[in-house]
Amino acid sequence: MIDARLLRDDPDRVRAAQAKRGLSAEVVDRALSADADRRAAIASYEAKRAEQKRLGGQVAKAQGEEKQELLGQTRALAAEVKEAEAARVAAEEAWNDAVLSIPNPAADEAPEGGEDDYVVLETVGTKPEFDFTPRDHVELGAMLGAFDLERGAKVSGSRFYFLTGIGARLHRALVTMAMDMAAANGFTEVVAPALVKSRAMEGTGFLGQAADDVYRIEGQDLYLVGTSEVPLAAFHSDEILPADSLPQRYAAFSSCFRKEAGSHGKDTRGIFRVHWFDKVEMFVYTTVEESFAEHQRLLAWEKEFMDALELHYRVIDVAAGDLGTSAQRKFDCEAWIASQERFRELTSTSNCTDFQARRLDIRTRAGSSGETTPVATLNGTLCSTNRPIIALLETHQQADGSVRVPQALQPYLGGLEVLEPLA
RNA sequence: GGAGGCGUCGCCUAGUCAGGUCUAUGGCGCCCGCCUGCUAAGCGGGUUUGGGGUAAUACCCAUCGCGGGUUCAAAUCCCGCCGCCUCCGCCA
Repeated sequence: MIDARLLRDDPDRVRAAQAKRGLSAEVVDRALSADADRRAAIASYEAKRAEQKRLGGQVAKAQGEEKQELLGQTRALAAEVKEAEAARVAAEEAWNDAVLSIPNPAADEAPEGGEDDYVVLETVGTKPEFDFTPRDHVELGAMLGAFDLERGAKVSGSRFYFLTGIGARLHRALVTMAMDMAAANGFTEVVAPALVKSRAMEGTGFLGQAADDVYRIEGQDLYLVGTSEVPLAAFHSDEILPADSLPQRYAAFSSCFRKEAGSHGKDTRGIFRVHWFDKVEMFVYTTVEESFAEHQRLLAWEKEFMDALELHYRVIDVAAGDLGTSAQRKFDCEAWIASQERFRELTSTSNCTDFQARRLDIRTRAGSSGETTPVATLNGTLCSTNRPIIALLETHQQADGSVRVPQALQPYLGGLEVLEPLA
C-alpha cells in the first residue's frame, strides 16, 4: 500500500510512477476523491456519535419525565448514527479498493519500460565453451538418473517431476549449502508454511495482478504460496518491531507453487518452469532508509551463491513495468544456460520498501520521536532448487555426460567430484 | 473430530453473574521530574494502538480475541467465528 500522505500531497508523483510502469493514472484520481469522501464521512459519523455518547451520559443520570424526553431524542439520533456509520464503512471500502490497487512506485534508478527494457549491470565469469555438442539438462538428467519427468506427468500432470537419485541428492546438497551460507551471514533459519491465509497473500501483493498464478484451496481461506516471501512477510504482521532488533534477517525453506497461467507453451521441456519447486529465500525487515544498502547486500549474497556454483551469469536491473506489485526495485541474477545459449533467471531480489509493511501493519519506532513508522521488507532468492541444478548440469557437463561438481558443493555430496552417468 | 476452561491498553490483574461518569482498576516494568555523595528506596507525573481534526495545540472517534446482533446505551447480554490450555479419540 502506498503512503496516503504521498498520494495526498504529491499526486503527480504517483501519476508519474503509474506511467513509468505503463499503467493508467485513473486509479490515482479515484483514490483522491475516495479519500475526500472518506474523511467527510468519518467527520460526519464521529460528530453524531459524540453527540450520542453525550446524551447517553445524561440519560443515565436523568429521572422520570426528563428521562423519557431524552430517550425520545436519543432514539432518533441512534438511527442517524447507524446510517452515518454505514456511509463511513462504504467510503472506507472505496478508499481501500482504490489504494490497494496502486503498486509501489518504482525507484528513480529503475529503468523505464517493460520486460525487455532491463539494464545489464554486470556480467560475471566467462561463457562455458565445449569441444563437443553440449547436452541439455533433460538429456543429462536422463543419463544421470537425476529426475523422472514421465512419471511426474503420470502422477501429477504436466510441469511436474520426481527428483531421483543424484538429482534428489543435489537438491538436498544445494539446500544445505544455501542454509549454511545464510547462517554464516547471520540469517535465522526458518522452515515456513507453504499454505497461508488470504491476509498474507493480499499483504504481499499476490492477489492483485498476480492472482491468476496462485493456487487456492477449495472451500477454505488458504492459498499455496509461490514463494516463502509470503509467510515470512506475514510472520511479523500486526507487530511493532523494536528499532534495535533491526535488521531482522531470515532464510526460509519452503515449497513453492505456481499455476504458470499465461505461460502455456513456454519452457515446456524439463524442470525449468514447473508448478512446484523448493526454495531457500532470504527475507529482511529493516528501515526504509537502510533498505537500499540492504538490497545491495542481498544481491551480494546471491552472487556469492552463484559464484560458489562456478556459474557464468549476469545481473540485470529489472524495468519498472516488469516489477511485481510490491517491488520498488528488483535485481535478477541470470545464469548462462548452454543449451539455450542465453541467460535465464535463477535468483531475484526485490526491495519492497514499506509497501508490504503498510498492508501487513508491521512497524518500528522512528528515532527520537518514538513515532511508529512502517518498516521496509526485502526478499531475495538464495537458492531455488531446480534452476541451479539445470545451470550446474549444463555448465559443468563433460563429453561423456558426466558432470564436474563445483568445489564448494563437494562437501555437501560426500566429497563427490564428478557425477557419473548410470551404466 | 468430541468435552470443558480461557482470551481486558508491554507483562500480571480488577471489572462480566445484576448494561449507564468504565472517560477500563491496581501492581510490575519502562520514561520524565523531585529528593539524594552515588545507587537503591521514597515522592510526584507519564506510559495501548489507530483514525479524524489543527499551523501546532485543544478537542473528538474507534479499540477489552475477531465479526454480527439486541439496546437510547455493550468489556458486560445474545449469535457466529478464531486462537490458546486441559482431557478424550485419531494420526505422522
